[in-house]
Amino acid sequence: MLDDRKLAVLRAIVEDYVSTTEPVGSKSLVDRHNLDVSPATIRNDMAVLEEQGYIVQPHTSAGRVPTDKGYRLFVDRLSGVKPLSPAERRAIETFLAGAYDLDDVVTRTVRLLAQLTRQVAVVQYPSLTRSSIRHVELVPLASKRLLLVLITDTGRVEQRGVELPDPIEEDAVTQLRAVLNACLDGRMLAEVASVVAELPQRVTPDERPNATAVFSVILDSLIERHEERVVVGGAANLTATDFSKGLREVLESLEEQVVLMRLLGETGDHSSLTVRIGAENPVEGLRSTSLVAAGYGTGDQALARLGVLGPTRMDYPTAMGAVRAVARYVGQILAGS
Amino acid sequence: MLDDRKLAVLRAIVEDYVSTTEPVGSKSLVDRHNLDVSPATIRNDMAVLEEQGYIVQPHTSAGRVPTDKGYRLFVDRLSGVKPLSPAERRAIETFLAGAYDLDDVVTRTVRLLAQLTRQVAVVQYPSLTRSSIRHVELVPLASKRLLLVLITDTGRVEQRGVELPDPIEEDAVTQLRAVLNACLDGRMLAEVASVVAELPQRVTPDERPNATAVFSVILDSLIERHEERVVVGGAANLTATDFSKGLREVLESLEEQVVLMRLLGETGDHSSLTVRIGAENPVEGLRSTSLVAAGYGTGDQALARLGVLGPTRMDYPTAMGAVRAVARYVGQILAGS
DNA sequence: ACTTGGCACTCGGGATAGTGGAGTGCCAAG
DNA sequence: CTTGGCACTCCACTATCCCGAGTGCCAAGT
Repeated sequence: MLDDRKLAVLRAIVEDYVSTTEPVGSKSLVDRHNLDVSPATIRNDMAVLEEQGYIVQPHTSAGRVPTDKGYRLFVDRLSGVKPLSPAERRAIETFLAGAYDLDDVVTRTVRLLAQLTRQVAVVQYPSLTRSSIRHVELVPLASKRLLLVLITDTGRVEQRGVELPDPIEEDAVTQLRAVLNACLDGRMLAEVASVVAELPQRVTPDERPNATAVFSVILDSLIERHEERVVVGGAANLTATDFSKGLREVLESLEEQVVLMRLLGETGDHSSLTVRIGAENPVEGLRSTSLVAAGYGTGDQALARLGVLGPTRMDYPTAMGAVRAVARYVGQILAGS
Repeated sequence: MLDDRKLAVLRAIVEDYVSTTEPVGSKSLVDRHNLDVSPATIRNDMAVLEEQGYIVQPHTSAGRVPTDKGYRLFVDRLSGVKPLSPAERRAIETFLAGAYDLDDVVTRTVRLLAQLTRQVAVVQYPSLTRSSIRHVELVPLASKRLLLVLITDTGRVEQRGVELPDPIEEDAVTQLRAVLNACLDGRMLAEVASVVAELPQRVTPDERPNATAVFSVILDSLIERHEERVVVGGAANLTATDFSKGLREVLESLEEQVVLMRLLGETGDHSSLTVRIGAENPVEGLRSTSLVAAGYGTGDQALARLGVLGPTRMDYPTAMGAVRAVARYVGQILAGS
């Protein structure tokens, strides 16, 4: 269908367009890349590529521009992942090593990715479900209010207020805390649900209403609110691209947690690199952007995802390299702490 | 210096310019506002206003545009604070009442402000120093690592990792936790510093190195890292204004926590409304924006600040009304929880 | 001393050509 | 299948024009 040279032409078009931002013509193609054929030949190839939908020309008698389909082919078959330079690797390592906190790791990661790729970076907080509970803390705030704090082994702290049906005594709190810690300490969050279901029997009947309230909040924060936070950085990089009118749309999408979750969440399997190009995107307002994402986590289990978002005309090999490298380092950092 | 009518003219210029975004001329002024004088008279007034630096004309033979100084005068003497409509008040109330969490309060507030004013909203987390400690928790993460969690009465949870010089036993942790809670529970964060200074004497000598490490982290999170987080929302609203090239600068500034702290922090006294116009701004990249901010908190003490950021050409009365109202409601919510 | 109408002047910006050049498609020959 | 040649197509850029909104100034009116 597409002979080798046509593929090379497509690759060249993508590369040139990405670096110049201008439609690329047959003439400039032949001298920038050393294809040893004439422009006329290239034109024939381009005509075919256009017919197949890999490229288009914005106006008659202008150069060609890759379509989403073109980028897709480029990513799938024509380009690899460009490894980072040693200097960049070192920079990543030292920058991330300085973090002392889960929050800090995430914050630094997002900055790092944004700077490295000059695009928008998105980083999802490590999912709760994969980690285990290190500690449960109950703090009385008022006679009918508690603060529940869950601490996980990834260093994450989840806090929720609990409204109680009845007033609670100081030692009832202590008792409840003891029960919780006895049953939940060290448990994987995934199994917590079943454990919690049996808990009511462990407390005295008159404490049961209060205890149940606490338990349901625990379940809540693990399941219903299992939707994790996504942090965005480098939004300023959007201005370098002329989204012109779409910019507003994009910025709006980036402020919606739900949208971001959908964006990252629906990327199938973890660990490997996912590239979502233009209209392949599930989110309405981001149809003119591409996402390069990867899962990260301790060990081989992906805890969450991170990636960069940019115009469809982005430098995929470099972005993929950066995302993959950062994902690995973050995984290491998390595992080591 | 400036007669009554000249002030009226300035006010009219500001109002018209804010609503139309176009330089305003003498003719359009007289019929939009019912000044019962002729355009020529207005021109004379405008000449004076321009001479004094309150307005400028972008090009010869164009209308006038207010300068920073003009806006300043407008805010100080020519306009009040426009109260919100009852409908808006209700909306604020119900929207904020749904929050169940400090995080949630802040998140909702930022969205609320952004939507209400159609500008960028900035909300600072309630400062630690003004509140008191509700609970201190120590969780062993590894033999030489602890997680320190401070819970305040505003429901805020502050977490820090602690690296210990020596390995620590489980019961040493328990002991330390007991000491900490005994001494710190209920203390204002402001007084914690002095209390902590005396703490080392309360632990056995061989635990002292570890204890000291913990204490210094506590001090750290209260003082050195007393720089609180600022949350930004509604960045998409910036696209409505044609900052053209400055947009990048502004977006970049908004991503820098340090910058945001400086922006909000240096506004003098709390509780009252602060307006910072254009070049009055301490931050380089925000010289073309204005900030309307107010302190908020429980009772009469301001815990932190919140506000909106927009082009110098913004609707100050409305923005001030929204900021003031939101600040009050947030204060109430925090006090009630 | 201010206000007002008149008037000449300025200048930005939108509309209307004109032009050059990059790029194309096609064709006929190698 | 490749290639050079050639006519054709537009886009982007510049130049020019012109309209109108707005100004400053002046002389007359109150």
